[in-house]
Amino acid sequence: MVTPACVTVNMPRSIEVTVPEPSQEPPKGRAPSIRDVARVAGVSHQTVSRVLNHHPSIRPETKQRVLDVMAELQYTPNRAARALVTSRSRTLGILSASSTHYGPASSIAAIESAARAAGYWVSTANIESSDAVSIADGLAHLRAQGIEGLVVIAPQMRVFDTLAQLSIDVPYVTLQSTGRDPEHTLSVDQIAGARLATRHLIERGHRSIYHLAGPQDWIEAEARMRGFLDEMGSQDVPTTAPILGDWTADFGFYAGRELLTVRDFTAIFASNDQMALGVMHAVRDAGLEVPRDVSIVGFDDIPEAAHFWPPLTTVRQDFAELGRRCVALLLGDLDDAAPEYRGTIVPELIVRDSVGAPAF
Amino acid sequence: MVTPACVTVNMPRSIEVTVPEPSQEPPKGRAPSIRDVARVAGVSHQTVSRVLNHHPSIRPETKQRVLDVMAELQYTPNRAARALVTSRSRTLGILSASSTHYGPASSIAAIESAARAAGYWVSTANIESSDAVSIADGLAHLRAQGIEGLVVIAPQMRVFDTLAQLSIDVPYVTLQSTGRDPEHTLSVDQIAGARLATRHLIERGHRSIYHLAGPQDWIEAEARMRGFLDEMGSQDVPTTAPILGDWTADFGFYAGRELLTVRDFTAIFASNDQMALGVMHAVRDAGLEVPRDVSIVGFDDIPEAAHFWPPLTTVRQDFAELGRRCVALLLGDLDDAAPEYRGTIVPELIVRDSVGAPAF
DNA sequence: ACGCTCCATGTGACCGTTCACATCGCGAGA
DNA sequence: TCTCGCGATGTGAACGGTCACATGGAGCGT
Repeated sequence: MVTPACVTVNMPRSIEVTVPEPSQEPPKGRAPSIRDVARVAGVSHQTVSRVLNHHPSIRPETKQRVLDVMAELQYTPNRAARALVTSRSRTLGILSASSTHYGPASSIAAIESAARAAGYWVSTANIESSDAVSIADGLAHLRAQGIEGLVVIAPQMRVFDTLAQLSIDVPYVTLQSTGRDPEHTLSVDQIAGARLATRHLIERGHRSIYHLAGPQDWIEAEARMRGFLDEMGSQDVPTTAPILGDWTADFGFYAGRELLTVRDFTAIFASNDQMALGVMHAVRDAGLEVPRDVSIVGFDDIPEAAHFWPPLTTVRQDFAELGRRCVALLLGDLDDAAPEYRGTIVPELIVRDSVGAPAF
Repeated sequence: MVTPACVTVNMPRSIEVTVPEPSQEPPKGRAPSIRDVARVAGVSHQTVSRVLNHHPSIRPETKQRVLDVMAELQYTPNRAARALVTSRSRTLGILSASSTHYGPASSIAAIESAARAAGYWVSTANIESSDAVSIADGLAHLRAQGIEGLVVIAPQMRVFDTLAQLSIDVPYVTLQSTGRDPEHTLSVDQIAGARLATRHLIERGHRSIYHLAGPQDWIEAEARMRGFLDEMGSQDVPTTAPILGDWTADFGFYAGRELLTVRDFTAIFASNDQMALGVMHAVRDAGLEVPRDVSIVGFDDIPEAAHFWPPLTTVRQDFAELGRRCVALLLGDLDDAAPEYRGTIVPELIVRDSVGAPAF
């Protein structure tokens, strides 16, 4: 009989590692330190430190001996001690809103992975709302941690402004900024993506296209809206005012339902896949069909989008790549790295089945 | 003209805080320390430390003076120094697989939030695959951080076993364990949830029900499968072997397509919403309809599920609550806290439109 | 053969906290 | 009045690393 799945807590038997006490000099209750290793290896603590830091001038033989003792004693460097003296925490902070969404979550995972590969730790702080207090709180939390770099995945204007006021004293990256500092800019061209989506609709013959945008405050939302308007303008298609949403499928649904009471459009470009999903739901609820009656394009290409009904035409963003470049930028690897890293991440249009010719 | 949305890096003008130098004794280049505060406030460093730690026997007047100086100097305690001497990092580690999924991401966010409220930091390590090496790597990374508690959101048997071998020396919680340690167990009854879903299908008249399970190794998958089999058995419905999937919508799609070539069933219970989505896609691709021809139930209730076509009947899990209880357990708050915390989190059946009467 | 440089290593101080213990009044019980 | 206890504060030593500097040979040009 299998017991129910559950959460289990295991308490350690004791805080100190119960080393099998292999040879001499058991560490006196505490975890072994650099000096314990030194004593056993018959060298000075400094030599051990040098081994730890890959100092060039250490005899291979000595190095090996120290390494062996380290293994034997199960020595682990004390990060706090190191951080104290070097005043470097080797920790990156992530300030993130909506970390449960696919995009941010993907970027976070990529950031963590890249940071770890570079020997850095990652500490997160989620902000529930984007008011100044939440932001300041989250930031203070990370700051108290002594972070060396900050990634802000809460791409709202307000956050950006608050950040500026708070006079951050560490290098930081915001995923989607207003581009105020072109010198340190690595473009992720949301505008191009939105134009791609819009052009696709126009090319298929649509002339009455609504844009379901993200929240007013969000930089991504603004950029996608901009791309939409730009493309519509350059193709001389009359535009209607975008509808400001909140990224959720729920909103897409209600907005779609509202829109359909008038039905003066043939296509909708939603600023993310969730809202697109909601719209499609509303369309079907109204007894209509996608793409026969209404064409729809999303943004992000979440993994589920390929299985929506119909499979959603959308714009793919490489969130993971974004995360990786973030870290690269923060750690300054870019200064002498391949220049293409500084180039633009170009979103890609993924054509599926949610766009057709206009019904009228 | 709005510039393109982009990633911006801001470099601090200088590492040290450029304090406006309000009164006396500018900190000599470094960030102000406890002794700087002490000097300006005219007390000993120890008194400052006591203020920091809310020691009871400090004269209110003295305390206030110290507090004022702290504010004036923009003093921030040095976490590394504190961690060094107390050998407490006040950091919780999260070892997580599939952190881009809705469930884990929600739990992580809740954990972070609860931890922060308790004055703890959270550090994450994602493991890409669940092989022993990845796990050991991730764990070593967190361990090197000096974490005081560990949450494992990679509920695979293998991870659990590897963990056991690695002889963790900190308290840890695994979200979904095998329940080997009933003493410290807080049930999240996946089995009950799966039974709920299965019973719902049976009550609607279904007798040929397939179960699209998660990966073999996953504890959640196992529990849900167990619940499915238990319920089927207790209702005397003949069972077929569950199909082992990988949680993705893609898998659901292909499995569904495969299954439909025979079509000896009227309902499918998928172990998560993504797979359910994939199955629904396959059903429609075969020219059939949900729930007219095939009924489907999912698991998790991701926010999008309400807008699938048709809206998905599923089992809701309170991921956030799970995260909160995790932290509560880890921090030991539970020992004297309200007992209902130790109770079971009961999943809830959310009935929507993906289940109907069987077609034959 | 002498001094110079460089390699391999050792010595002691220091990073910013907390901890253990000492000190100094002051009010209360004898 | 004396001492005991405790409240409020100070003193110096850890904690476990790294840094700056010192030391003692080996190699080498002159």
